[in-house]
Amino acid sequence: MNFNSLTIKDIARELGLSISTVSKALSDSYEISEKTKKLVNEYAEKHNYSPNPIAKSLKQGHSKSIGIVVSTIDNSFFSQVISGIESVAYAKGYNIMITQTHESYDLEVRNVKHLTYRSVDGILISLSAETQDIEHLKALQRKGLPIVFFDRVSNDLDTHKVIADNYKGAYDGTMQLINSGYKRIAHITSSPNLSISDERLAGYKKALEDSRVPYNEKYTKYCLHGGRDLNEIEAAINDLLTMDNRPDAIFTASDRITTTTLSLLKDLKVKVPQDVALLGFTNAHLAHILNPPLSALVQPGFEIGKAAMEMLISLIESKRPVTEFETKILPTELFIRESSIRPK
Amino acid sequence: MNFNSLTIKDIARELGLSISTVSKALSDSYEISEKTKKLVNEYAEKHNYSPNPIAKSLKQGHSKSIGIVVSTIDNSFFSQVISGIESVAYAKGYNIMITQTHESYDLEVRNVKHLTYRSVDGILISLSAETQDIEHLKALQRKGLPIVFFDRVSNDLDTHKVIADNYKGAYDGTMQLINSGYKRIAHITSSPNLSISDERLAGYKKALEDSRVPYNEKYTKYCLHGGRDLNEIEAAINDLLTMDNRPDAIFTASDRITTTTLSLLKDLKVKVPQDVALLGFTNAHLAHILNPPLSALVQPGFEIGKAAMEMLISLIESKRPVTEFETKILPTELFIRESSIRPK
DNA sequence: ATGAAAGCGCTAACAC
DNA sequence: GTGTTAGCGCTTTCAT
Repeated sequence: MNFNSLTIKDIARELGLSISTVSKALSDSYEISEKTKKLVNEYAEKHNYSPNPIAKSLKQGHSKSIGIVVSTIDNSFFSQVISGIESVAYAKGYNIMITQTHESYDLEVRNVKHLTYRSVDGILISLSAETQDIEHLKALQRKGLPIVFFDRVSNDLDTHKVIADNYKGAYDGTMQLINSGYKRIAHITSSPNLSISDERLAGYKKALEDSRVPYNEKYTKYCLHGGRDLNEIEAAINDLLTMDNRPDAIFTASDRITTTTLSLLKDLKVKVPQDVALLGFTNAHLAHILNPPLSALVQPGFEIGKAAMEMLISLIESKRPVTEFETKILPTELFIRESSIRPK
Repeated sequence: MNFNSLTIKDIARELGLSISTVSKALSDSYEISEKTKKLVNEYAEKHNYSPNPIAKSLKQGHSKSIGIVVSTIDNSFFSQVISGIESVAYAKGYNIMITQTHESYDLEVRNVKHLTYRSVDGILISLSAETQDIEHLKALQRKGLPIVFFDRVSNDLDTHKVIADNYKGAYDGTMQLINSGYKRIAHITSSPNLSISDERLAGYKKALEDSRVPYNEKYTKYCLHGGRDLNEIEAAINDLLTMDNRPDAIFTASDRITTTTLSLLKDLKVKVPQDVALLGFTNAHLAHILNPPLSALVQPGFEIGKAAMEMLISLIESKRPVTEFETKILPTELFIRESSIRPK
């Protein structure tokens, strides 16, 4: 498995030096003469030596690599977050490893475990839809593992967090529908376990309240699998479309739910926005060329990733245990397009 | 960094046993009495012991984890491939680590290196658009690292490969345009470094040839950054649209290029398919709800991932060095939609 | 300025 | 059936 078969030991033997001298020469220690350093480094260079970081981290206790846990990478929002993370990670000399939970609690536990096993220095995580208990993370934090939450966070763990302004985003989106003349606004959202679901629901409710539109509980539909399960969304839409006083607009609270809803409405020959308007959270870069162009609440994915990684590094590199934590809230952006504009 | 602070040594001390007895008990060795095993395992259980796999792999020489290198995860095709990989990896007890190159050769080298450093047992890779030299992979293979190529492969390395039937896909797609009545079919593709570009270009040419449509070199445009650079695509489209004998259809050869082309044509108020038809490779799950619905050549991403992982495992678990390699070619699927159908 | 030796957590050959 | 010991590749006291 060591695919860089040349070890420090080999070099020592070849050069007639001791292992420790070679090690020190390689790390440019002041104890070693320039001559020896040169000798060693040239030999290493020539024979393409590279240290085995596994052995190194076993000894040193850090690996300059961090782990990312997201529900799925097949989602522009998370891709953008990851790009943001990479941008600061690479600049600071960290490598990253990405894993997905597919909204499964078990996979989340497994991936977190695996990452710590592979000795990451810290973890950046957005919780899975299934996750309710985060003891697996708490235990790690207690042992000193730096963890930063982004997007889907938990109140049960005190640490740095970065989220979009989901409350205000949902408020703005709902307001746009109301201002456009819609009154019976349904809300399709992910699992109630998720912090983002709460925040978005609250923003939606507040917009209704501020507009004196009564909140109708029947208009809120949960998709426990965060949009991964087509049937759930289909059922939600069917419910909404067949109820008395059927909604004239839908406000969707997650990326996949938003685009899938449009797709399903199309299958059902329900015209958007003539029959039902649609506006929702999505970072899909195709939103503007969909039919109809889709009104979208866009989260600053790249910035969220950047901020989260910066916070993680500050935790990792902090000399003393950090006890003061911060929650960073970044603004969303609303793009108003045809799908939520009431036809004259 | 060891966030599972309890070590085998601690257990040994607590239980008044030797380190090796504990180690053996934990791995259920026949040498150890049931009584001791029970004692040790119960203690381990109770105190939440989990072995440090870093130390383990340092010793054992394998880690039951593999690395994936793709150009970008923000692409349904790669997401699907990764899901396919995961499906077999998890079933076989392997963990995976995902990295992206963003089409950069340097990042590719860096990521491959990092993965081997983190001691993966094998690598699954789709080359970056920039990559021309694959010495970094050859050296690793020589040292015994199992590598399987998928999607973007190289002839310079003899190993297992899994690709879509790009030649036939491109042939079918081009034929569809021709059968639909288009004659001046342009081709926008990625970097000529990429195997997929070659294969798709060849299929395109063959379809023209079989239909007695002369091949016009000016109709083929390369985007060196594989669609990541908007300006490149924009320039290509501008060139095509302003030339004498301007094309009446465009056949695009990569996911991002396909959707971006549609988006740019829309910006330019060029009607699809009235002014220019469009058909291309893409696994975007929104293709059918775009405006117009997009004709798409879809690759079997999940199956490609599955096959690649199976091949990688066979390499990893092979008792003797493997010298006979296989290239698996999986069929693409063509979805004919409005964007490539000539209006009456 | 250089080297010997211990140790990171674990496994495995080899005693006892 | 259990323990001793060496060693994976590297860093780091502590000698010399």
